[in-house]
Amino acid sequence: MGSSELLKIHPTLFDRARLAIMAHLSLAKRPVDFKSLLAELELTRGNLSTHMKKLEEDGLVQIDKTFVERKSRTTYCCTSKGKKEIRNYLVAVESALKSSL
Amino acid sequence: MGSSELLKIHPTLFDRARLAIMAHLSLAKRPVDFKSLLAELELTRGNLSTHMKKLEEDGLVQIDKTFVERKSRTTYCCTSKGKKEIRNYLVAVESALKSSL
DNA sequence: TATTCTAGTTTGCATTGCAAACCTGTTTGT
DNA sequence: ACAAACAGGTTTGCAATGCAAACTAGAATA
Repeated sequence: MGSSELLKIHPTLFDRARLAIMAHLSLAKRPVDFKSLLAELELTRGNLSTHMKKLEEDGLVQIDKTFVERKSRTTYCCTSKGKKEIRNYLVAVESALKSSL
Repeated sequence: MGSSELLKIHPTLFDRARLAIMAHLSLAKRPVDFKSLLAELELTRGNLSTHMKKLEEDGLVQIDKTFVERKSRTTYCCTSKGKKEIRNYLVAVESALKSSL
């Protein structure tokens, strides 16, 4: 009980932008590309890029780069670790805050 | 739907320690003192002090300083704004993540 | 009265987040 | 064909944040 669950939350998820990114990716049925993410979240390209890099380094997303019609196309998927950490985030926050209704 | 709710979360709550502090205070029926908070959360005194200062600046907690048996005693309460922001946090996170089970 | 203890606060540095500048290649205009 | 604009990101530089260690002030202890 209490706030000790909060300690188990992955530190990288304690950021509004990254949590929003992960929420998006964990919902998506298919890989999401840079442009779509940019459209949904209110971020600059630079920030989106660095957040994705960090999420990849932590193993929460997978980045794939291909070329489509001669243009580079980068897509992102939530890894199973990412899904696990997002579930854990929700559980931890509910457990810590739910009773304080 | 989606991550736009996350934008409404108070920025100061995007920190593990401060969220834990607020979870604690929003549950408490009476003012909580420095020492108790320190015991429950795993923080140094310095960090607890600065976090409390920031939470006060944002109007999320109220700090009261008195003397009890000649010793200084600082207690903290969650303000109504603080309770509101905590409720909002929970609602926003659930709304953004719940469907991704 | 010197030392230690309690209860915090302030400081200094290392890390983070952001926006702006940059890079690589492609399309458009002339 | 060449220059200018565009697409898709990445890197950089600076300002803000978080942390632990150092500090302060008063109270208890020896």
